[in-house]
Amino acid sequence: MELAETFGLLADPTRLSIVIACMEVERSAGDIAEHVGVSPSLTSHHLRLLRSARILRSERRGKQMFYTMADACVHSVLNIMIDHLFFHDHDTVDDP
Amino acid sequence: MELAETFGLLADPTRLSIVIACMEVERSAGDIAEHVGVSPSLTSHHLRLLRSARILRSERRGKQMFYTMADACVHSVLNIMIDHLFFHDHDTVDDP
DNA sequence: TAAACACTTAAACGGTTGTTCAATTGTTGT
DNA sequence: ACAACAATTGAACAACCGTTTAAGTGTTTA
Repeated sequence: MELAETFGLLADPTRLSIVIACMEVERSAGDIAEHVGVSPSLTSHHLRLLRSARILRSERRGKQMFYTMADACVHSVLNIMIDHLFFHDHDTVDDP
Repeated sequence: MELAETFGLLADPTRLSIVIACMEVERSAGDIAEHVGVSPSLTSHHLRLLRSARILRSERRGKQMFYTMADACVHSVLNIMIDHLFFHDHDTVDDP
């Protein structure tokens, strides 16, 4: 199921942070690593997955590799979700 | 990160099928199990996760337990994604 | 062409997670 | 109260996945 795989790529905290970091601004791999606070190696691993799933698009410019959002659908889905977390209920309850 | 956890719950094929099965219609746990094609036990395991994340809401009626979508946000996100898969590119390519 | 920089790749480890099977709880009917 | 039905729970196991470390590309500058 392709839909589940897409959600799976957004299910990891660091990978999700990487995607969100590329939502509005174009960023180099190094910038992303620094911004998210993880090693360049780990960043690259995640970038490869996001690239081959066509969630992010890459473009080389000099020594650097720049990444942007490639999927408008994922972009709007993230906006909806982030919106929801900010403006709606901020409660923490657990059910029996 | 709460957002990643929500995506994580939608990242498993059978669990995603369960959520989609409850999108428009209210269904009993047994119905869900049959509709998705998995054991009642496995269904219940997944339902517990979806319930405690407030993605699904449960209501007992007689011996049965009925489930419905509880999160309008997830509901619309799923609609966007499913829409996207149906009407946009249906190509299968892999990058080097 | 050699050094320096930016990024990628490969292998390996540890923890998480989906699934199954068996036993248990809760509810209705006789 | 007991049997039958519906759903849940717990333990155990295999498979997957994120992370680290070290070595490897590719590109620019001296």
